[in-house]
Amino acid sequence: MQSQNISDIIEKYLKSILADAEQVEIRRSEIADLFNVVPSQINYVIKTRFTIQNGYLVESKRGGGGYIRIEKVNLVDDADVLDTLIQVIGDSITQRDAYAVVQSLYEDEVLSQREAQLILVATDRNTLGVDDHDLENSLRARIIIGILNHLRYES
Amino acid sequence: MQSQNISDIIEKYLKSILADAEQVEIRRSEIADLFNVVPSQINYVIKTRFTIQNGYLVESKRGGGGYIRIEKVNLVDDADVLDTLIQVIGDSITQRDAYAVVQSLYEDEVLSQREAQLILVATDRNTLGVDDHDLENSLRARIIIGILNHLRYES
DNA sequence: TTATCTTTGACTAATATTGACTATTATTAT
DNA sequence: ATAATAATAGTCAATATTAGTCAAAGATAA
Repeated sequence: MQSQNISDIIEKYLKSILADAEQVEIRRSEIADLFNVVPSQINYVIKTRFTIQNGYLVESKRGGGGYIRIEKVNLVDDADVLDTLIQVIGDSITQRDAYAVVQSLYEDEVLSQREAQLILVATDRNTLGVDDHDLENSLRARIIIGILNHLRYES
Repeated sequence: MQSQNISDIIEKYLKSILADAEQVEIRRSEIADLFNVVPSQINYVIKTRFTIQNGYLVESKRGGGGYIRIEKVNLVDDADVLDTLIQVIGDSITQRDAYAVVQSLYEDEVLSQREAQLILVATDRNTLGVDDHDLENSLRARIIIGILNHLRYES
């Protein structure tokens, strides 16, 4: 019922490969051809759906034999990744990125589904209800980081 | 014969779909065209007739392939208790009172200990980190009410 | 009459798609 | 070795495609 846009479809395609493999390595133009889009759309998909907030690391190389490699990482196992995440969030995070972070924590079984939902509600734009977007994003960052630090102590 | 304004008709149309399906996903402009109204009237119908109080959840996405999804949810048994709490909290609550509310929900087994902790972290003065106490208290109220509203139904 | 509900549309916001231009790396020719 | 060329990927801004907000105007009910 969902996934009407091509970016979502490409996202699903890549994630279906990652469901069975540690990482996926693509040639940008091949995927672009496969889905009949311009090559830069692959960058768009990666930039919006395979960020560190989503729990993915991306490496690439240009030139002959170039590639884009996407790797799924675990946020909890790797303390460095958690630190990186907190650093990336900094003092501001959008609702979209927050969703990605919470989703990742759920996938890594750090949070139950109910806990994840509660955090998303707590950081939802409409819940916070502030006009100023900068304030909204900074509040969201504080809440998410507060919770991440709490989770760290807990374990 | 009841008044059959176009908003009522659109409402019935959507609810007739929801009678057979868990959720309905629409393209705003399509429904608007179907009933010959401006697109924003769909927002009006949703805002007035598909609220969480009535047991509906609404999600949407803009841009290419955008949609509005309406889902019917089951209200939990103690929804009325939560409603009362929501009334009492109003638009402002101190950290101390929030603690009491969360504590009592934990004692009533509405929340697990871990969930309770997460909520307290999210609404902690230091987490929110705003100077203005009125703003702090109103943010805390919004967060807790958002969560209480979420707890009113099962997902 | 007056208060509330409905309808409308101009303006805003979010997300997706595209393509021109740039940057990097590998390969080939000199 | 070095320079030229080919083969990649990256960036960014313009445009397209959705949905959201808000307030004014109109309709209806109390």
